[in-house]
Amino acid sequence: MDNRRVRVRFAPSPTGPLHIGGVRTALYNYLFAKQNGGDLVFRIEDTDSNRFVPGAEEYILESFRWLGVKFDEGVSFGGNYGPYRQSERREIYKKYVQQLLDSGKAYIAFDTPEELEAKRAGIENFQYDASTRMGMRNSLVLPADEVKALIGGGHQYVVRFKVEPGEKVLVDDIIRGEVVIDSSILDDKVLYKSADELPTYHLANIVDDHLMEISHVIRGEEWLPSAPLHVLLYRAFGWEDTMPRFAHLSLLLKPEGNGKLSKRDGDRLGFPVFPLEWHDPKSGAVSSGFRESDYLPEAVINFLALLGWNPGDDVELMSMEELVQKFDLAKCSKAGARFDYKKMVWFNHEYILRKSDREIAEIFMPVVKAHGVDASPEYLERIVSLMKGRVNFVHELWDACSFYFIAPAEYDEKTVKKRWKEDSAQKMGELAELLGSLEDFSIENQDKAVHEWIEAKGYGMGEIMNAFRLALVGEGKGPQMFDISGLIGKEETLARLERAIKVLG
RNA sequence: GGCGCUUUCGUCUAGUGGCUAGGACACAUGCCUCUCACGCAUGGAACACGGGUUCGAUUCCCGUAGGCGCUACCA
Repeated sequence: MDNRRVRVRFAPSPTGPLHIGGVRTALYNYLFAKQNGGDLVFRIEDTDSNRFVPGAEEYILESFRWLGVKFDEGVSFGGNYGPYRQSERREIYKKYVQQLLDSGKAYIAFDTPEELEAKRAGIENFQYDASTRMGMRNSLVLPADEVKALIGGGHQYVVRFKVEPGEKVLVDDIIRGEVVIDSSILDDKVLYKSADELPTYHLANIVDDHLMEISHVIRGEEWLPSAPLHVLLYRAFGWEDTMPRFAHLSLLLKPEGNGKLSKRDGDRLGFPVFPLEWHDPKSGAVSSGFRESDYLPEAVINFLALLGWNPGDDVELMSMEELVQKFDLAKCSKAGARFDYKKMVWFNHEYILRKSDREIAEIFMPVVKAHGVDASPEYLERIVSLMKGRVNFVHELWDACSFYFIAPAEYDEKTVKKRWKEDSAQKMGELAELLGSLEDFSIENQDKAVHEWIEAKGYGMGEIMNAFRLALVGEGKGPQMFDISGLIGKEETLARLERAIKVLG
């Protein structure tokens, strides 16, 4: 059974935007599938008609397209195990529920939600299980003809799983080892709901994973408590020998304080928790996304991969291909990981560095255009090569280098005080004259000419360059001076010098 | 409350029955330098606590405490 093809699935509920924890779960599934030459299935678990949110499914798909996580089959991808949307599999579930009913592994219960609520309110720690089921209204206590009559009369009912107490259930988890729990603490879970005539997660999940020949279930830790129930279900169906292997991933926690990562943390601390921007169709509220916040997908993937997993060496920057090669479920950490968004920013910086100037220039171009500047791709590329190492996000490039496009409208007061001396105007006048006389305005030639001039005159390197910088940039920042003057050109350089002399005197 | 999972620098983590407990982010300092960054170098910083087992435990076992999760006709 261990020789069968690796098939894993990512199966979200279309209840809203995809949480970043879900993205990581999908990523781990993807890495595992690719490493083993297997398949990644995209299944939609829409068995809760109340929580269905239009647009969520498309959003999830678009998120993975952006991130580069590719599915092999499933909703919108096709495949031989469909349909892949659970709401389209009603008939299949009905059949299997009946099978459980027929074999006595499940039973019909007529207790209404109100009755159950009253029980829970009245009895401390009430649980629908072996100790209480005989006192409830179900097919185990009611005579067969009465059950038939109730159903015939249109009474609503659910199907519950009959958990036999006193049994040690073993869950063999790749990450956590063997987890043993006593079936006595499990309740008779509802497998089939009356409200929308759909199965619950537990039933649909087991039936689908079996029918879709899923070999490994890699999912969040929140499912660990119900894993024993799932094992029991596989057993009840007689599918235990092809039961998937489980791996329960630790959760993503708040960067500070207690609890798991939520949208509020992102809002408060200033980082997104969703891959793409999300517009809630009901409230109209907008949640920010990594894509719109200018994160590079490679950086998000790399960062996420390392949150809760580590290859065991000191290498941190890895491409998707390298991740596929190195990934190891057994090396996933058991404890929850705080979402260290500052490190994610660092990853983004590293990926900006690693991308070619051209790629970054292409991303930067729309930002430049938005500022009303028309620059050639070549010009942008040269600026990017000079400036990209200084920023964490591409959009920050504008603030860092707007002087390449626009002459300073004003001069930073503090810098003026520090760098513009009594004789600066006179010296800048001399510099302008010198630069104006140059036929060859190349960076190298400017450098040579100006250095010779400074030396001949006995001027200080700092006083000249800093005043020059103030004139061209408007403040005390930026790359080497001739990397600025050389790029903006002779005419613009002279004009800016002239204006500084006039304004600053 | 019950049940389960979990615990190494502030954070993500590596690691071992005997090590100066390693790396990265963040932070600090220094170097570089025409400025600001980048970069480079250096530094501070951790085995939750209490019992065992052992010649020796951060490592193995048992407790305690903290953290997280589940406890729906939600997934």
